[in-house]
Amino acid sequence: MQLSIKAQPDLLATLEDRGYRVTQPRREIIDMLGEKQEGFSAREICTDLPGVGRATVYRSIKLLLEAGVICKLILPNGEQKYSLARGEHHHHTICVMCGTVGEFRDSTVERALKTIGADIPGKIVGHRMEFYITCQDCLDTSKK
Amino acid sequence: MQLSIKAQPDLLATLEDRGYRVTQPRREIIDMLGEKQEGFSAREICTDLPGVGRATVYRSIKLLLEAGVICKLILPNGEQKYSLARGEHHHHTICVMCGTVGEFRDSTVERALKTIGADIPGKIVGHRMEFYITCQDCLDTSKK
DNA sequence: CAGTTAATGGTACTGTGTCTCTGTTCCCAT
DNA sequence: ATGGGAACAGAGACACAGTACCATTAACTG
Repeated sequence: MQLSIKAQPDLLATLEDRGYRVTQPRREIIDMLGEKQEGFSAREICTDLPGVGRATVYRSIKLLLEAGVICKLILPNGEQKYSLARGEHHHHTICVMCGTVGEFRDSTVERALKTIGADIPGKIVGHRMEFYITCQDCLDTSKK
Repeated sequence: MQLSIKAQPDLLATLEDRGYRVTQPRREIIDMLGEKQEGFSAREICTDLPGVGRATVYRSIKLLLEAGVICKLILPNGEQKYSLARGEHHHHTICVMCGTVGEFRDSTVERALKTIGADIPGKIVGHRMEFYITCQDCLDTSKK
């Protein structure tokens, strides 16, 4: 089992900073996230942590979302997943075959978004952009 | 009640072209869509057309989605809505206050998307982009 | 170490979307 | 026209995600 040693202390610290308690279930959930950096769903966590109540999982996810340490992303079928957000703004690529989530930043996008924003009437409060791809691994596999 | 006379015949024709039957419930649903161009949810249609079974509504939506005459869009809270797609590729703006859906096309976006695509490993099969805004109307109202 | 208070987890509930099944409608060939 | 087969409708059961509630537990505070 691969442990990501870095993420958890930060996340826990973020919670503390916001006045939340560091509890056993929250520690477990955050540990879990460290291992599943590439995108996870609420249900997955529930099944992987049978000791933690479903309500708690959802509460924690909402908490982490509000704290901005994870971000929500949406699959073509409407399913919702989450991925760790490392502070800076980024977008996601989602492989439609294996579900792997990647992320990218691109100044071209941001510039384009800014340009578009100028043309849109009203005030932009956010945006969402996701690329659905077939990842290199899946392409390779299907070729064989 | 404002009727949009144009959309329906096209949609019905599209269904026929695809070998589907034009039935009474489908006609009702498509009529409904003509009136609600700016975005509608499955639930809305169910309540507005109590005579039509829920299953039928969902089936029809799926049908129209596959036919490409409507497109799905996702609100910040994960709620799913749909809007008429007039053939060409476009993106949406969604007002987070009143829920009104707008659409836009911008060559800058498309160019940027192409550029980004080149940098992404794997094959791009689709993308999703939505702008969350506060529309001019809502801005005006809240200023008063 | 005890008091308080947030947090937990189990259950029940809600809402959305799907599945199934039976009966109906439509279309086409005869 | 009419009869057969396929597509479709509607109702209800079902599956599932997410939320609300509430009694119990565990984490910080002094």
